[in-house]
Amino acid sequence: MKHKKFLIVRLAVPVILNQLFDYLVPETILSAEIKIGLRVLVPFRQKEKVAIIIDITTETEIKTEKLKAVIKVLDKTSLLNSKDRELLHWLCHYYHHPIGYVFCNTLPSLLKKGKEAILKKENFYSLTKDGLLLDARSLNRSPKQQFFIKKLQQAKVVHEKTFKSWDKSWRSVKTALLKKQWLKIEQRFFTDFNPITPLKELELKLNNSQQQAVDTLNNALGDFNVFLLEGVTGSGKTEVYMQLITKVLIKNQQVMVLLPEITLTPQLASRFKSRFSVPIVIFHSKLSDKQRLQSWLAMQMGEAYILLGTRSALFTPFKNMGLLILDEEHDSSFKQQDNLRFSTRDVAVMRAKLLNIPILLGSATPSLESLANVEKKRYQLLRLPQRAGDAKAPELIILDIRNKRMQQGLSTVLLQKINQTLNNNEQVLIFLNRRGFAPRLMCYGCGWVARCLYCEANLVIHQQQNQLRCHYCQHQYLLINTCPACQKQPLNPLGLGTERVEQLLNSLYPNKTIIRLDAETTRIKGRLEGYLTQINQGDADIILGTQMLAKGHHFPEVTLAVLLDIDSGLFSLDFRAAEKLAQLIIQVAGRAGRGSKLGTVILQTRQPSHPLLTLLVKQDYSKFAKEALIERKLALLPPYSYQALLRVEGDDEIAPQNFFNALKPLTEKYNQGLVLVLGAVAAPMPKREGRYRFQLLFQSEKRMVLQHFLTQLMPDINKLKEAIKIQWSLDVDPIDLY
DNA sequence: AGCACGCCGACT
DNA sequence: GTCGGCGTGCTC
Repeated sequence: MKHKKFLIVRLAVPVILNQLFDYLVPETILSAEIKIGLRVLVPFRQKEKVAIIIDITTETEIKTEKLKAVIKVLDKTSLLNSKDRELLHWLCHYYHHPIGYVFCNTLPSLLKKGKEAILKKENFYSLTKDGLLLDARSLNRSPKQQFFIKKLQQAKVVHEKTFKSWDKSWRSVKTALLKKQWLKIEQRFFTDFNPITPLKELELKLNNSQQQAVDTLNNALGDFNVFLLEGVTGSGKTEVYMQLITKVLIKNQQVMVLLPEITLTPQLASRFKSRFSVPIVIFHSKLSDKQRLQSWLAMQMGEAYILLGTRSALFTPFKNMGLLILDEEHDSSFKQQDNLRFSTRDVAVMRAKLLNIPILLGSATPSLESLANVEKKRYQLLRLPQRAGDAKAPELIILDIRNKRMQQGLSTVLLQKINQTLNNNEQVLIFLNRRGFAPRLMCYGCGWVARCLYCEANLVIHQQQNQLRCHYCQHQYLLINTCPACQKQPLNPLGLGTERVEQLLNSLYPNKTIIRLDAETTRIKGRLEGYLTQINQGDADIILGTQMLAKGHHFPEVTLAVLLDIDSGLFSLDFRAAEKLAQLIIQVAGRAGRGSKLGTVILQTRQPSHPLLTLLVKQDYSKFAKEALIERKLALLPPYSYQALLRVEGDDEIAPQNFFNALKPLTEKYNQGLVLVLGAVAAPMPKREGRYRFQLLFQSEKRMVLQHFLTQLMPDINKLKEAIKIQWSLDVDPIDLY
């Protein structure tokens, strides 16, 4: 008796279960319509879900009566090629994240919801009168299309009149021709297609080290290799990137460029657009769903050649990627801190490895992880030691403020220095990594401190809004003036925030233009860009702000940069605090004196002889990094050991405790003594948004040992009944323990 | 994770 | 007799 074999697809379904689900392919769907990497619509429980075909088979371990049938196939061609899928499989294993979540949640949201994957090429190209393809949104023609149009004109295949009537889109070029004619033309011209130069502007002359970097990478194209480009601020990293991109474009391959911050994309995009004649797309989380889908498809279909994006762009499929560039590789924004907690840098390196292409990591202050990889000869170091042009390196000065007269956190000596700079009509930059007016509100009478009701945190005073705010749960409270505990005393703001410093500066320099850049002043879209333009036009005397000052923006007229309060960074419990502070200091210093004028950087501190500071001032970041790596090695901390952090949250303190008690025998069962288990302990912030937080740290000197341990342990965790009452998440290679 | 099933107490 | 509490277990 012959059994008819049913076609079965194994699907990644977006549910929090680390398994695939088998579905029948009904006879109404042809087997030719089924391909790995397609999206399908399936019934799941009482709902319909969009899932991705991971495997096609005729066998299943599931009882046939339990099998449900695919409702509909959503794609004609696979959205993810085998390399894309391989990367996602690796992600599931390495970060111990459910396969359905990884495959479905890395798609643009419209595709996740089942929308059709249609690239609107009209958005990218339109024909102009002179017959050249120009972009409707200032994106430009691809070399292939430019080449094709030129050939078409030269060969006079089509009548000039017909040609001029093509004024709508690239697609209209195709449709205006008969299909037969089109095929003929395609055969004639695309077989000998040789991309013309993708350059619009003449390239800058490189100095020796820049040229060496370009040459090294150019020779390495077509093979996997990780390069760490350590270039001081202003050393011309971007020019190196652009010349390399040219080399890749000439090979008719695509390039992915990743940046840590959305705000950095527009300026780089405009530089790229004036340099390259190929279509460039941007991808980040502030784009609309439609725009994101279009960028995604443009890369996937090979219609665009350069993708400029943030960490959410990392999973965009490419038709033919030739180079991956990750700028500011040390930046912590490259780490995703929720859901799938991945490191953009590490995944990008894996992607380059799978594609067998080089990856370039750039930074003025490389992470200790990357420097350790250079030490281990996994990464190749390329250095750009000189600043381009005649720019000089700024001078770092430690300003001892012990027992000094202070005015709202600014010492007299510092104010003199600011006066001097302003009198020379030069710009001053003041960095303070704390927004709001003051970080604490205290009663001097009874010692009461304003605290958040839902978090284990002090409330921050926001005077302009007449509010007290929790920076962890964003809860807002009315700013009070009498103590709720003793009712008598006036309340005192303690500590410094940008708002408070701004107030002081306004009173000291009423005739100067002071610009404050922090989350409050740049909340509205376009504000930051507006301020940056104003600053660069010289229409600002003092620039005051938080984090965002340290990240890549250029302030060429600044000659004095000040870091007001660095001491809190010197005594943190986090073993990465020193590294982060050193990077911050050098990054802020990089904002000063980028023009031809010499810059000065002042570090206010009560710890003037702290080894971190003296090392940075007397030597440089490299020397600091070398020392810091020695310390890490002695303490067996990353990058000389590998960590995974199990975070646990509950509505009370008991449920997490019960969970850890149930987990203990499991960790002991799978641990062969090679994994250090630290905790469980309360998280550094033990209560947040009304939830109690705990954590358990796993550490091993061997990555494989830790991975093996986690692979065994993870499937068992959700089987624990104690796990129901808590929420847990695993952070492999955590970068901060909060 | 959701969401249904199911086995007990409170109520029309 | 039924509405609903949430403990238990499954999702192809």
